[in-house]
Amino acid sequence: MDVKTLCLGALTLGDASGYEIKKMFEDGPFSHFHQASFGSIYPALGKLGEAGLVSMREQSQDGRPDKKMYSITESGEVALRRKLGKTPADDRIRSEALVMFFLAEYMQPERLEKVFDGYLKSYHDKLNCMCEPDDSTLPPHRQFTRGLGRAFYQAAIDFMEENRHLLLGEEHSGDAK
Amino acid sequence: MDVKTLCLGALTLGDASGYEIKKMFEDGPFSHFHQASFGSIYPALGKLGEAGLVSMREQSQDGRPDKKMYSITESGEVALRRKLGKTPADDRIRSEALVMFFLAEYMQPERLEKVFDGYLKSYHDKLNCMCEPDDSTLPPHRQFTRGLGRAFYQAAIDFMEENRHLLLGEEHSGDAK
DNA sequence: ACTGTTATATATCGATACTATATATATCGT
DNA sequence: ACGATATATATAGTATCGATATATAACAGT
Repeated sequence: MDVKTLCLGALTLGDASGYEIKKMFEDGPFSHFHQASFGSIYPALGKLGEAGLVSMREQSQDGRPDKKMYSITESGEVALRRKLGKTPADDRIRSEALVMFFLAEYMQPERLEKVFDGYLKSYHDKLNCMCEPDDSTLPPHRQFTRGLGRAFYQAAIDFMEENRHLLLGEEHSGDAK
Repeated sequence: MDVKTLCLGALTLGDASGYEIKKMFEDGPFSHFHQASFGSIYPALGKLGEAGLVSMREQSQDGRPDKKMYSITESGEVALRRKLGKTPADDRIRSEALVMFFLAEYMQPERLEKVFDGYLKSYHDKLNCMCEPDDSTLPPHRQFTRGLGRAFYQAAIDFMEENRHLLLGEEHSGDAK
């Protein structure tokens, strides 16, 4: 799924600037299942504009650079629907931490423990920012994607907390310290 | 983590050709937490050879093209240890299917159901190929990474099976058919 | 026996995406 | 006052991938 399609998808949530679209992928609703960078978002918005799939208006700001607000057009929505009609590619997970755990025998034990604790904390943080706010007012399909994300993070956290001894050895377990 | 480091990591499991390294990322031990393509593996092996981090010997085959077998060198192992000493980047998950679920209102219901069923099946398949063979003979850190992968897939499968109505509506639930 | 598909091998090019950098001003923490 | 971060835009250089190319074996279907 290319970045132009992702931008169209992001704009279905409401008008946004390039910077705001980036935030949707970094910390917002898309952050748990896709990414996009400034290096691809700005060029994509330019091409979408040329193709008439988005429209743009500039908004001046006091003491700050002007903001370019983009909106999806009707032909943009048609193009999005067409893309969503295709078969999705397989999921891709890239986890440097898991590569490190897999190659743990090539790491210093203290270093491995630091990486493990940081990774566990980052998963707690991700879970925490998905547990609020309350999502009972969300449409069902949004509850679905959010719930699936939580299930992922919770399962990983539970497994890591219960099995840290497999990676770090017995003396690092739980509250033996 | 760049592809050269991934190739060094792959070669710690034993000598391999470019094609075999690709298979490790496609169907093998790394497939659940990282990817690499021919387009990056072959150039990476070339550069690793130039830098003395791997060595290579050609193996002729009957009726098939020659095979280039690569081995990690001592300086390759040193370089790998150094890379593993750095802080890993955050995990990146790219899931076109989840983007589609999130944007479900822009999809035809029949199409959404097909995507959902295909995605669920692909997760069952991934889980199945992680449940065999028995891993009790694996070193603990390998049991850890495999177990974490299983926990991920199992949690996703359970959530999807229990909550398909949120995405597809009541009439599509379980065995109401 | 023949044909199409898949597997086993190598490799590279063009397209896409990302990181780093650039510019500009506000806000925040020390 | 100063450094870090946030809010904004944008692009060049770099990395990665998908498509393509070449070659032969093995397999499945007819």
